[in-house]
Amino acid sequence: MRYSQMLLPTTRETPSEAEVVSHQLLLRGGFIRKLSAGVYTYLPLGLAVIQKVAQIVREEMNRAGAQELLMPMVQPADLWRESGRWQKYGAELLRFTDRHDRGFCLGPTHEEVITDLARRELQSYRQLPKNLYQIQTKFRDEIRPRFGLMRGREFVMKDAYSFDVSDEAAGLSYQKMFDAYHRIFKRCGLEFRAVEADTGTIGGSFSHEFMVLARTGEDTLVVCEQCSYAANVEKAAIAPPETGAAPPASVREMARVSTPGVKKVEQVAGFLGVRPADIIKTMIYLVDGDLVAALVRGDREVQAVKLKNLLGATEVELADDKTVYEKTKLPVGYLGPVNLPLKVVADQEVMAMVNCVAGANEKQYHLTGVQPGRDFVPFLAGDLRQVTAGDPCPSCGGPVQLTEGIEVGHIFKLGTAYSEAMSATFQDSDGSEKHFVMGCYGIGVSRIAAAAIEQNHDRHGIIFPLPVAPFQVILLNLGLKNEATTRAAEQLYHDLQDRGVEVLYDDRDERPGSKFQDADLIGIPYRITVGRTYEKEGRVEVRRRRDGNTETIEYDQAAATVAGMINRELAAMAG
RNA sequence: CGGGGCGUAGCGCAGCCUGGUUAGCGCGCCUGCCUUGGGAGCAGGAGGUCGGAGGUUCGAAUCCUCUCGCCCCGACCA
Repeated sequence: MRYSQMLLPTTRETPSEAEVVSHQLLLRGGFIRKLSAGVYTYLPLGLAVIQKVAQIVREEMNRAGAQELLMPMVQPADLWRESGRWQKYGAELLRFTDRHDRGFCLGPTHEEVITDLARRELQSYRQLPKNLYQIQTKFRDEIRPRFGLMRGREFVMKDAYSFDVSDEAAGLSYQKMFDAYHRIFKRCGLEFRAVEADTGTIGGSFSHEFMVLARTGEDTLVVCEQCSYAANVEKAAIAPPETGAAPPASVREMARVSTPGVKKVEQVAGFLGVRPADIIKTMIYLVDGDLVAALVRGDREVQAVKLKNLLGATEVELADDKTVYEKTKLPVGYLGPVNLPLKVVADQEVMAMVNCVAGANEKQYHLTGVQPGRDFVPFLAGDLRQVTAGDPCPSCGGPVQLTEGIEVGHIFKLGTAYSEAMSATFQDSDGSEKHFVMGCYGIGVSRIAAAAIEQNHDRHGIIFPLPVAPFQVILLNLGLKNEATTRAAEQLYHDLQDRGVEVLYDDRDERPGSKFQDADLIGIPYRITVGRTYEKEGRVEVRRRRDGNTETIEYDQAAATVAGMINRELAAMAG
């Protein structure tokens, strides 16, 4: 491609709307332009990156035995009513009606459509297993789109769905995807971890997220320092505390103490001369419309997703003080589990506490000597709190670390949730009718582009991993006015293309400085310069974007040498 | 949806508080000269319903009301 003919609008200044580096560089480098909040046009260079990622995904999915198809973006409401998600999915599902007043939605995911297809086309166990995937634009009416391609409302996603005869067979399909995902992200040049994850609204029993490690990540991961355990904090389990440690003699009676104006855990601890760990923190959540009290130790935090899962709820959010007061007339700030007229759920750790301090449900008063089990009995006790750095790993007991990640892939074991809801069955070898055992597997293709940049950039711009770079080589002609130099550059441009190298030929009438800056900004892995060195010595310069290493090469050798470097590097990354 | 902020030329911003010429500046863009190894220089030029609507006023980018859009912080997710 000739740069002079390409729509590649780079800018020197960073648009004020961009906060994170990937967003800034994608805008500055002329990869994307915003049309509306969370909705972007992919300019030629941006599209090239998307297509590179998509092709890697496609190759590895095919290698794993999956087949590509393409489903409609517009989906009938009836299908979603069948699965029950028309109600469940919420405002993120963009709904609309056609001229006949029939309900439709823009597909945020395709379990319904694929399950409908499967029940029509798959009748026999002989047709299984099947794994079907597509690479398509999805739409989710995100509450808050942000960070450019990291969280758009419209985005390119690969979604795959597997159908199996049994749970065991589905496990195999899952494992195949697990392995394929490792290959995909490795080939994309990403540093990532697979972590145990919450299943969210998609539902199902078991799932892994694939996380690109980056400071700007929106998810927090728990990673063990000693073993391979890794999980999303939303999910990361905490081993139950050892019980029976408290000697009975030390158990005191409950007492009411005046604590005027003292509300926060820190204040209470200071005022009463106890540790935060001796206090029971009572947090009020709105769980599917009802108020629920969640108890954790004073020095811990409630993990809302864990609470949600423990209660089997669909929606959980922290209730604000106003709501709590209006609904219960209880004194916010002085709440405690003793005689609390709300459903109480306790973290397992709370049940092991002795002689605790808790709110008295009375303004300006707390209780001391509170004994869980004696003075109150929770509706449920379980793992509720968020893991903190240094907590013991649930797998090996070693200390865990917290780190940030960008979710680029998510695989789920769905079981028969959808096939049952939508009556999708096949006939098994013994003649019996069975529901498909399903799995679903997503990859955020456009998000990978953003994640790759978050992980690979410097102050000059992007440093694309070779396999996802929009071009492999940028060829700079710095001697446009010199006929011989230009002839040589043009010839090299063709020679590289003949060898299958993807090359952007900068033939613009620009000063060298601008060309260097643009080349760095858009992150092409290899840069070849034809200019002064060619005129003096008949040599060209080859520079690697990542480390700035530069060598000069005899002009005649240049195309072959660079093509060889690229092929070797690609082969190494493909594993 | 709750909280915070911003809409002035393609991009980055000033002007607004304290209303009053023809609304400025830098970058970019166009023309010419000059220059050519890390975003040069000189000269000339184009480009604005000041997000939109209504109001106050002799007069509104500026004050008031409404509205739309966008960004940031929380709950959702590839």
